[in-house]
Amino acid sequence: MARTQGSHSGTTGPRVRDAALRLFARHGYAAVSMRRIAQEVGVQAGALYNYTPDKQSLLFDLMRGHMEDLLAAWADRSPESDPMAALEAFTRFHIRYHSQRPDAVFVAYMELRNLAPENFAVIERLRREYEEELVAILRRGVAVGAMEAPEPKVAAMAVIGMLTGVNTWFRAGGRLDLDDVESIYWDLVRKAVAG
Amino acid sequence: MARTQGSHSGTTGPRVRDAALRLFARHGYAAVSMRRIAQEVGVQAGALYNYTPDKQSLLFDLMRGHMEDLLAAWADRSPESDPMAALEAFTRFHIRYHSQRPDAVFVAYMELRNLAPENFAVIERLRREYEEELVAILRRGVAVGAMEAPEPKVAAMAVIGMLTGVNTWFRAGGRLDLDDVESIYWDLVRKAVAG
DNA sequence: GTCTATACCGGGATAGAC
DNA sequence: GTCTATCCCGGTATAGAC
Repeated sequence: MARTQGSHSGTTGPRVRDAALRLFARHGYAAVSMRRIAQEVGVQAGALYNYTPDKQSLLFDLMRGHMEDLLAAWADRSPESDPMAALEAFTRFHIRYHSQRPDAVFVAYMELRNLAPENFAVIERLRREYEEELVAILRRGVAVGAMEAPEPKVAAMAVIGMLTGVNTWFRAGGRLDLDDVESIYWDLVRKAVAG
Repeated sequence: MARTQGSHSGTTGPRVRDAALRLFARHGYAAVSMRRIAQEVGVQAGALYNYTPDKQSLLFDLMRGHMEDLLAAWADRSPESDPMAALEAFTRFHIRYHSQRPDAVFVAYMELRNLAPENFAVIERLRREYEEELVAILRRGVAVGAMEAPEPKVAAMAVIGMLTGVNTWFRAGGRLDLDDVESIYWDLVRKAVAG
């Protein structure tokens, strides 16, 4: 039954995506060759084209998949009626979700300029959609008098920038665990938009 | 006196750096060829090697120059004795300085992974030096009871992430000018570390 | 200091056998 | 579905004339 070549149980597609994601995150899309991806997967370069029409599509599919998963994960929650509870949920969700997928996050933020224009537009729309979730929370908080943020859109960008930055320095196994980090950041966020 | 080729007043070196910076920021280091840079400058590719030993050095010199200029600009101020005044100064300085050099900032943050290891170490040290300026301010603020930040290093990373994010969305000529943005962010920072 | 020309290598992508 | 072989292009960097 042993096969030394040919299909190995139909998992090559996901393995291509995994290898591409890891290599793109580490070295950048433009610096990674199809040959290098193939080497990582253990196939010849030509075989990759059974799984993606071209290199650009490989990048785009990874980025779109990440953004759609992110939005789905956020939507898949019991919605909080209290704006302050929603803000805490968003803060902790963002830190935790992003810390669990550092490669996908990195690629999604760094490789925007390597997307073809039509692909860029799609990713941008998804990103905007996510940002608007936070803007809406802040607006509701201001409306009910629980928060003070004269410019909710600016505050949302500030908060997201702050939270996303965790991935640049946090490493598991250090003095602080993820729960600690979540709590420290929630403290900063809560106070920043306090009335 | 007209010359159609040869030296054009000794400014080719800076023009190479300017073109490289702009192109690296727009398309990424790995995606930009020496031929493309030469085209931008208006010389042949071979002529670039009168100004840089290789492409890697071109990137490294741009990044080191940016970090050194940043540190020098921050150092070149009358130091604030009051920690809260220092924090406001840092906030406004960071936003303003970075908003005036979007390309250099972008390259300095995005192309770290394309640096040779020994060059990476140099840039990382400079970046750490800058971050420590803010950490020191927060520690002093906490020490004199003007601020509350249980983890000054984490708070510093959070604040820098927040401030650096301005470059991702701010465009001059919009509803808000840079003074507005500075004030909004200063409000957020001040409250975030308030006692 | 810049040019032209080129060495040398590796890129993305495809064809056709198995 | 993967292989081998290959096409065609463009990459970095250098040599030598002017």
